[in-house]
Amino acid sequence: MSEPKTTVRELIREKYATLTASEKKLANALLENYPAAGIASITVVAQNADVSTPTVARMVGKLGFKGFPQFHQSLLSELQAKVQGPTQRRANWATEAPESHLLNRFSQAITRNLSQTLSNVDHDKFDKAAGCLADTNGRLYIVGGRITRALAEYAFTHFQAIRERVTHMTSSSATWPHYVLDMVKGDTLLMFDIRRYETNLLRLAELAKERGVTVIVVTDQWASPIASIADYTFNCWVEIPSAWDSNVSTMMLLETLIAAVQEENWPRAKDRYERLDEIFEAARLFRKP
Amino acid sequence: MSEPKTTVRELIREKYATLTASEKKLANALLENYPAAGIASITVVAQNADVSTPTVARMVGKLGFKGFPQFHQSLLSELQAKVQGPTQRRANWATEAPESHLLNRFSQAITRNLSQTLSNVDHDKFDKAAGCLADTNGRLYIVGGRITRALAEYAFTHFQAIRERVTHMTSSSATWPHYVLDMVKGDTLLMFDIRRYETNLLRLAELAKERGVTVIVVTDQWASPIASIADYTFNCWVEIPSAWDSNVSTMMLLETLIAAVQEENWPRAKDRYERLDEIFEAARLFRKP
DNA sequence: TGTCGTTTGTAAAAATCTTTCCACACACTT
DNA sequence: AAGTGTGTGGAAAGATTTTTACAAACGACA
Repeated sequence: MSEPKTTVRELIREKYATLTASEKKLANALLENYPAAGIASITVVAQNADVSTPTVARMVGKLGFKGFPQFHQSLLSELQAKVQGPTQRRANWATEAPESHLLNRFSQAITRNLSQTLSNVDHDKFDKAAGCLADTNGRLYIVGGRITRALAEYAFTHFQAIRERVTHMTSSSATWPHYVLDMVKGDTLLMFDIRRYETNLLRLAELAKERGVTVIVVTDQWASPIASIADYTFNCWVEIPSAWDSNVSTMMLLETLIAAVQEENWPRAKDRYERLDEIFEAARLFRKP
Repeated sequence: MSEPKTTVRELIREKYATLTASEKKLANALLENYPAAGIASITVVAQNADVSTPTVARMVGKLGFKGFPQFHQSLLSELQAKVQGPTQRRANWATEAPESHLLNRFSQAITRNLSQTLSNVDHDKFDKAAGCLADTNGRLYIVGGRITRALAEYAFTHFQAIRERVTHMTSSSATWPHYVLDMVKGDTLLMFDIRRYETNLLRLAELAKERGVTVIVVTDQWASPIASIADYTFNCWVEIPSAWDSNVSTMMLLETLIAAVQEENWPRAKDRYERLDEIFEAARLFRKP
């Protein structure tokens, strides 16, 4: 089909900036459950998005439709086109972009990586590792390599929010001895080491291990040498059509670990979150409005 | 759903014998163009089948529906089920862990987020934004918020590897004026702003915009206020069963952007990668084995 | 050919959905 | 602290859709 073919979805995105607060709410509800959320009477659509009928009518107007029925009809045709369309669009992933577009090639690779990563996690070890990360009797050290420094930082930001006694070992290895000096049995060291494995990190792991520290390493599918001495190893699939490696799956694993720790420490973590929010709020008030 | 799972089509076939002449005419029209012919107002359906409205109403009653709206709804659900059909179900990449295990709950949420994010990227805008990020005539500034600082850093590490003239604006907003001072038209500002949106970032965006800088913002599904002044906005779905937001989809989008820029700048980017590797290799040799 | 039962469509009534109007609420300015 | 403007939802008015009522048309059978 060579039509200009603007879908309602595109229309919403296009005008999104010009929408008001509750219109955005509606837009999100629509996009979230598209197009189902839009195919109903205006009253129902409004209710499901938790806005008033006029808001729906107004937004539909803004999108360029003459009235709700027209909008409704438009969604309906889209739905129908989809059904009759040439061999159902591939999965959910396909955006409206052509098959060969980078977005699609990428999403495919990433999907594969996530799937591989997940099916290679031993959930028993996962739980145990989460237990170590949650244990506040010991100190938690976090360290990453050149590229994974960002992940280490992300981990630090979150772990700091949900538990005490967390240390981010900066990536400058010159400072590491200071930290190692204080490591004792019962502490945990969370390491990120993705290929182009770094010798420094291996040395660090060895030193930590000598002191009875529990070592958890998040690495790639080929496994960093650290894996052979670590207590817990997690392999993340990282290949993408590119010169470098993807860290999406690593990020997912990390977030899941954080969530697990949060759950384990719940009442305390919650308390910390709330206090943290309060402090940020207070800090914000220092600034002039 | 309490439906006995019969499609309207089957229902029609089943009762076909008991239908009167003009009802059969209607039934045929319906089956001929199913389900489209049924999805419209009763008047239109009647007209298309060349029968009267009451005939439609009567037949719908015979099929066991309480009224035309119910019949209409039923067809709609069928249509929708067809669209989402096999797609949704297959996304079950469970590990061996039980359904309810955090790993699985998480993977499901994240899958959803990725899918939503992808289907809401406008690939045209994506390409254009990538173009800006690749343009080395202007300088590229990168900045993140409290949580997204890690992403900004990740972005910086990679962009620095594939192009010149990249600046990471540290998250301490006190230093921002220095950077803003040097911003000129043609520069690009890549911002990350996930909810708990930060006023600082908005101000920064405004200042940058005043200077003619192209602003690209990566935000969440609810859209940071920056979105309304930014040149390019990308919405990432971030909700997970947790007290905080996931950045997996954000990471994916970021990586895809990086890959796009890399592709655009290919020969040069490749060269930089190689030289960078050499330098790292050389640095490694300084250390004793 | 007339009567009866059934089927069918017209048209009016009822129900529902959509739009419009207006007042209130909130934020931002003076 | 009052004023202005925008955004929002309640509720009535307007439009459309659905249902119902009823009478004309048709065909079967006596």
